[in-house]
Amino acid sequence: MSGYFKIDKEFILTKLHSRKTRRQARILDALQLNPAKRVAELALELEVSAETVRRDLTELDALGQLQRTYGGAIRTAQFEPGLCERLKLHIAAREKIAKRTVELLDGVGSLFLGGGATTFHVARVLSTIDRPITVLTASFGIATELAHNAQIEVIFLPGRVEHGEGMVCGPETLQYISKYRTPIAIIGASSIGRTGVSEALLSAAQVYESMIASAGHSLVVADTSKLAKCALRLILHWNENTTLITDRPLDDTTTTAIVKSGASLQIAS
Amino acid sequence: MSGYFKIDKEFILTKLHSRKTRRQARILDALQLNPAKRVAELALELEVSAETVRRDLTELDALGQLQRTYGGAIRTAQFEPGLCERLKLHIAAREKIAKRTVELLDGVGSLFLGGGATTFHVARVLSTIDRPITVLTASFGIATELAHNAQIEVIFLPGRVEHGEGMVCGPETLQYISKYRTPIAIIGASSIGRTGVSEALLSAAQVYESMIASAGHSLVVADTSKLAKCALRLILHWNENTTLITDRPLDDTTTTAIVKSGASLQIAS
DNA sequence: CAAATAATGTTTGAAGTCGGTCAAAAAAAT
DNA sequence: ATTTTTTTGACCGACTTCAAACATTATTTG
Repeated sequence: MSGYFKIDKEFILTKLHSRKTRRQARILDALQLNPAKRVAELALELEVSAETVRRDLTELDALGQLQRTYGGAIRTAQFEPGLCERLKLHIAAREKIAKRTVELLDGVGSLFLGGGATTFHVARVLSTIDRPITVLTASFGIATELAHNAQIEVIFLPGRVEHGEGMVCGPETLQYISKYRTPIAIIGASSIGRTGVSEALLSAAQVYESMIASAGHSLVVADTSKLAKCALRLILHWNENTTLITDRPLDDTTTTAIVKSGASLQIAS
Repeated sequence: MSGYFKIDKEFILTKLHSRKTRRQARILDALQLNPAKRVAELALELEVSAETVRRDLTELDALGQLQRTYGGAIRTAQFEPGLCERLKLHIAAREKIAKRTVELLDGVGSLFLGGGATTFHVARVLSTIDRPITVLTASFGIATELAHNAQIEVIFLPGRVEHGEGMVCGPETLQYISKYRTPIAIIGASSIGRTGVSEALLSAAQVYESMIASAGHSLVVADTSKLAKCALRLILHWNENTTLITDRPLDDTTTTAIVKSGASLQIAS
């Protein structure tokens, strides 16, 4: 009978108005304005003991709301939280692939660049290029990375922002892509197999598919951990306008299938 | 005579190939992948003493390449470096303005949101809203901030990425904006005066101007530090479809001019 | 090659942080 | 109002970081 009121009261008082919650909110606010805060500093500003601050930081760190450091805390990238973690995997392999990919861009004046961790590494290598080039992308992270280089003209695609992915997608994006033609599209994928390339996230898959359709040639970048997995949607059948750039030789069956389809294969050493 | 060679040699050897320089580059690389690194951690990875790492961090911090923390260093935001600094100014005033602005959005289902520090504060307040709303924006920072809330549909505009501003602009952006109609546009500006609102960056000015043209009513958010300055391009004459939201009463001349034009004025308390 | 200079490592004492425990205070429940 | 629970503050020992001085090694210059 009083269940309703009990829950309500508990929720309102405990979760929204308690000193602790408000203080933790203030800590997060402070971290929005400063990239890093020290425990002592926060204790002074919030007028609580250092121990309390430390406890708050431990909790907020566990919730992923900030990242604890020795002596304080830093804000976690509010930007594509998932990508940050994925970027730490297979670094060596992906950097090799990225370098090889950029080497293949000799003479290319414009290209589509898809999303994902491997293409982000490509963007990082590409951002060191020393000639003018135009890049079309749907990813915030990639656009930001490339914008550091004044020689690169970055065209950002319109669309609905995909929550948590840091990219745009949807019908506007697809329609906009179809208006452009570039010699090259660089695409990363969730999985590669004998048939082609597939992607786990449907909305992203549609974007990549459109990019491939609007480009003369597709460079698929994928480390060998992507092999033999199977993702939701097939976005590309191997064909003569495709090049797969990977870090290690594939198994014979897959290699044969790819070569027979007319696609080319590059192993980044 | 040997001047050329001396400089060249010095540059090549000292600046590019010296142990120190390479090590510092590795530190920055490590910081690209981890938001924070500890001194001890780096010393281990780089196989040098903690003191050397500390000296490197001090130098790189002085160069603004990273930010030193107690026990280590964090990477500086590669994202809109200018905005990060501007966000620290006039915080209290801007937050008041932002809260008042969001209060005015009762019943509004969609809106344009411009760029700049004050509108970024509006985005932060708006991201706590508890009902569905559609926001169209050209700013990476604002899109990212709003994307945290699953109830907000964020539509990102296409365009050329403006280097260093974290936003898109250019003809594609303008054309795209003209295709939409929203009841409200929220705009921040470089300066406000008796005639209207002006903006210092031409490419941004054009975007804001288009947003205003596509919206039924414009909310101009600006703290009083923006008063009496004069910026490059006038983007809005005061009229009956405009509301200025600021933090303190303006001088009589300006107030009279604004009220006489039919625009309304809100002072956030 | 030798001297000069710059970079790096080591040591040491002072200061800061951490985590645990326990007591006090505040808030919630009965 | 009283008990129970949660939150907060204070203290302490162990550990870490820091900065400065000095020794050592690497690099550059003459």
